[in-house]
Amino acid sequence: MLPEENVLFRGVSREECRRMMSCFKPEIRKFTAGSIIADFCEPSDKIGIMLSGNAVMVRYDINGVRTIIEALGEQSIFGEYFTFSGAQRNSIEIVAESDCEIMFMHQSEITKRCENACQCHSRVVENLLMLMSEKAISLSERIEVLSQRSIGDKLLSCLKIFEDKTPNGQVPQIPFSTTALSDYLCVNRSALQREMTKLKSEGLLTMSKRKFRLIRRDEDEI
Amino acid sequence: MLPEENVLFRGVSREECRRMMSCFKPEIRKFTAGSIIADFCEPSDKIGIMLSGNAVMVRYDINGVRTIIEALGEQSIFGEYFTFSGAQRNSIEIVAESDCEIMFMHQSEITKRCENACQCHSRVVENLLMLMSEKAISLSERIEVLSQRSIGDKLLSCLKIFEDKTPNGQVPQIPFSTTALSDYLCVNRSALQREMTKLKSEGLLTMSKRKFRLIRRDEDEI
DNA sequence: ACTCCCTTGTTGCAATTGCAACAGACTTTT
DNA sequence: AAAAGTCTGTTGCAATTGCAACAAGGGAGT
Repeated sequence: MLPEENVLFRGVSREECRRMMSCFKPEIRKFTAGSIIADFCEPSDKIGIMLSGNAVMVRYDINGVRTIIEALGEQSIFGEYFTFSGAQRNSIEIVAESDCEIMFMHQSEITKRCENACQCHSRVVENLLMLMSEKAISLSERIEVLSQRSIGDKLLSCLKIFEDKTPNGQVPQIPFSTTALSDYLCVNRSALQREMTKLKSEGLLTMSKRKFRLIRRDEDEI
Repeated sequence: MLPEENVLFRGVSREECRRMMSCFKPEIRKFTAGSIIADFCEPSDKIGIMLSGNAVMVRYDINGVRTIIEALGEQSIFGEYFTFSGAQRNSIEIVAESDCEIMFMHQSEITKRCENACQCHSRVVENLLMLMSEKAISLSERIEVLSQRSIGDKLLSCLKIFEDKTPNGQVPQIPFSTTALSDYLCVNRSALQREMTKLKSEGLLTMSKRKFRLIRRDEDEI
């Protein structure tokens, strides 16, 4: 994907956009699957925008327990600016799940008054605002899931969110393996497995590989 | 607090700011302690900025279980735009903890091209960007806490965050009662109580009312 | 001082979740 | 085709957490 096609530049002409590149000084880098895209060792106001590929933001605590903080797909945005990394006791990394292409730029370059007087500068800032809005919503969804009190409820609310994001006509699926899902829900894998088989046996869920389907029982409420 | 003194207008002259008010058409409302500031029944792009007072964003699920999603203080920002409210099964509300004064405005009014050509319009957008950055960080902190696997770790990481936010020389404190804290950590109150007494007896924590102190045992690591 | 109401602190017991171990399926590498 | 590695699915047992109930403390209002 060309950097100019990124949502950040939506509404900005191709020509203008090229000109802005000299303002923002973006750095575009490629990563192979499995490599580390970023750690948050040193403070920086760099933001990254996924042009292509998939990645996950993970944390390992001092006991080596992995938590998947966030799944990042195309057009996702990440950066220390949006992510708590205060705890020195555990390390946060962004790891490429597939081959990735990522555009890095400094937030200050976007935010500061532009000497070149780019016409569309403020349009970019507004787009960034929208991206941050979306980021905040996806973080809220994450909280929604994690605030469920039982594994079953965590799973259901998580699947419901993925289902809602699935385009019409497609079968909903999770962007993880079951093992990774347990790191995402912050629960024990085998306990999650147990809940999954229970929900399947109750007829509330079908699942094969990463594809799933939720079966509603709205009559229960009546 | 005067609306013009809000962080949203930082770097904007008093005069300019007054002029912008006609652009943004802010609505300033007061709420008494205990009243509901907002529910998210109908979609809107309204954002609220706390000028004074304290509030909490809460959710009640279908079983009546309360979750405190977020504690809002002065200068906090909230709005459906930043908050997942997709789940129809549970209701999200913002409840005033103390008397509050809140400025509401429509995000579209801020974001749209301004016919009045206010000089400082883009400055306001940048400020909004910064507020959203902070919002994202505070949501990430929330995830950091909720992703801990045990009640003890949830409590410690939560207290550590509150401690880090305490100005030098002040005794750190939580913005809740213990009961509310359990709704914030999404755990059972008596189980939380149990963990608290355990940590106290181990000498890792002192706590009285809402004030607390964490005692570090860095030697443990060696 | 008294009542009402809410919060704190505690406990026994039940339910859920975590842990460890293992077998089988599936992928990738050699 | 064999081997190595990772993921899925299961289970028994241990640890943690939730639940319910109760006693005690504190604040607001009468």
